[in-house]
Amino acid sequence: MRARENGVRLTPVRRRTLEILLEAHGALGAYDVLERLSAEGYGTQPPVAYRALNFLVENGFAHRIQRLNAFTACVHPARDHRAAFLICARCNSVTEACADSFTQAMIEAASAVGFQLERSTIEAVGLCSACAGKPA
Amino acid sequence: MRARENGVRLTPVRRRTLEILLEAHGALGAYDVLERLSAEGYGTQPPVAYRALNFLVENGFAHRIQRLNAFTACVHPARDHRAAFLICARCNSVTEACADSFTQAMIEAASAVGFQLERSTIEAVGLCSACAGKPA
DNA sequence: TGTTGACTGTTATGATATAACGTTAGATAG
DNA sequence: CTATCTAACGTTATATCATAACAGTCAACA
Repeated sequence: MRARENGVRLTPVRRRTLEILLEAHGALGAYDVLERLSAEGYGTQPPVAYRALNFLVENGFAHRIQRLNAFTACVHPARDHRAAFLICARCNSVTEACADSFTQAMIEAASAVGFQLERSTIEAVGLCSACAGKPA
Repeated sequence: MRARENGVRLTPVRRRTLEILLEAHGALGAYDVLERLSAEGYGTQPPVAYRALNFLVENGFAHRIQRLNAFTACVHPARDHRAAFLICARCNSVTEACADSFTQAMIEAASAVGFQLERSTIEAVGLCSACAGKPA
């Protein structure tokens, strides 16, 4: 496991936090996660949730969705990858897509203006297939 | 002017807010803007800044940078365009680049999973040319 | 078995953002 | 010109998101 390599562990709170994200269909706010954790006997204060979530993000188990101030489990936890998120403007559901093809184009475009790209997040807003079918 | 078309005006606060963004080299937080506005005799409370900033964003004069919880003047206010932001991890400077080429690729990739793309924001983190030269 | 470092939990606070309400002022129909 | 309408403004109050700092726990290991 990736976590172990750095002398770092997937502890109960962290594991449970990941499960909570996986059970949710869509992204969860840190305080939503905290509510569930504290109901199950873990700590009750914000840092408990933020620490677990940050751990998951740093170790590739989850992503942070800036636009929603929320977190979502990663669908490809094993591979190192560039992700793109499709956020439904109506129902806030989040679909993770693989963005390797266009991030390569971005890296080249960035280096044209002298910018060394490290990480990139693509967050796109639109309508998911479910909501696109419904009337406004 | 675009704003006029919708029965809506570029009032003094709004104009001044835009100037403040233009004068800043890089993105400003809403409270930074508010500080300047209130020092100049405009309102002193957060909604004053948020309303002006939201107006500018909705009318294409500025962009919101989610990752920084900040706002920046748009470099192509006239044209309808897709923007990509290159954010320096060291100095937080923001470079706006045109992303029309890869957003087209994104729109196609999204529609492959049934997603109708409306708007998209690309926020990439890396090192700007100035910081890339310096030692860590 | 004493030290170390990762982890957990807490208190307290900071930073970001919006709801709701009353007032002001420019546009326009009568 | 004046009544009315609505965009915009400013305020109070509060909601929401996030982190600093510190004390205690526990497993690993010299």
